[in-house]
Amino acid sequence: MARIARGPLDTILGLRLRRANGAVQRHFGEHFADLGLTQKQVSVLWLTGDHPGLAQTDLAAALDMDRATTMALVHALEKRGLMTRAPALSDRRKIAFSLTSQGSILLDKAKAAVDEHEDWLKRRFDAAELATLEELLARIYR
Amino acid sequence: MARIARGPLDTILGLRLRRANGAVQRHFGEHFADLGLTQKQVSVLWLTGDHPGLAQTDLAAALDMDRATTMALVHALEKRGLMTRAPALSDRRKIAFSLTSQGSILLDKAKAAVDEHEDWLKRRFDAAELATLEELLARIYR
DNA sequence: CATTATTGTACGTACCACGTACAATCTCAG
DNA sequence: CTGAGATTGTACGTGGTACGTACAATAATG
Repeated sequence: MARIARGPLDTILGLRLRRANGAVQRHFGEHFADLGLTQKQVSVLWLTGDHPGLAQTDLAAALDMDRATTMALVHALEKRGLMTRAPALSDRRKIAFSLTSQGSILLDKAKAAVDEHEDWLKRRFDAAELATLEELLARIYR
Repeated sequence: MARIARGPLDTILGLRLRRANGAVQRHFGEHFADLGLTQKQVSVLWLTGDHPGLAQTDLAAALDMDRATTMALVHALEKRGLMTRAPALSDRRKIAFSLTSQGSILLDKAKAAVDEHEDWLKRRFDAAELATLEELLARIYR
């Protein structure tokens, strides 16, 4: 197979970002295959564990997602018995999410796996580089 | 709506990467809506323009994609009359891709739009920061 | 009290990424 | 030079993510 130079494409920052993200996603997927969780699903479980009673809109805002996308995630997790929904007392339009005990247990395992995954990712950088990278990335989405 | 703290989630580098990538993707999508091209489609057209005659495997390797994913992209572009395929002379298993004239014209427009998009992205950084960010990102996917 | 905004629901669309199985072709060891 | 294994392209399928739109129930506001 001929080796193709990417050439000018390598100067495209958006593409670098995409490739870096893709590599991390792939590793995450392999690492979490046994838990059966994706990055987004872990994020949802994590936030719900930290803030029991939150609603669709809270999740969507915290994770920069569409409301429809958010609900697709929540529904899948609910179907697996990891999350439950109950009418919110304060506002009868809202539905409060929380974890089931099964969801809490899985989240704990997931957090441990996230630590390993993050170690794999972060071992490329020293402390100063890591702080720099985090700050530069934050400028993009904030 | 209650404002939910992301808390420990903000220390997850993978999530920052994902959010940054998401923000860039969203801007790209809006910016390219009139051309009807996605980031990946532009990448494929660009590489094909630079290396006429390349094959499925070349594209997949250069863009870190699965062969099946690559072909889905190529087929869609072929159906729109932007790319053509012809049997390769050197290896009769291979199929050589190239751009149609219509594809070349669209690619030129896309390159101009990419420049604008990249300006939007890069104006967050000075030259030194940009070089740093590019280098740090490259460590992840290389 | 009437209008407007918010929240959740229920559809649909599109893109991307990967897996598997298969046939044609090439390569290389023997 | 022949047969085994590797490579290439094809044709399916699955799942996750992301967004749009239209609608009903409820809350907030004038």
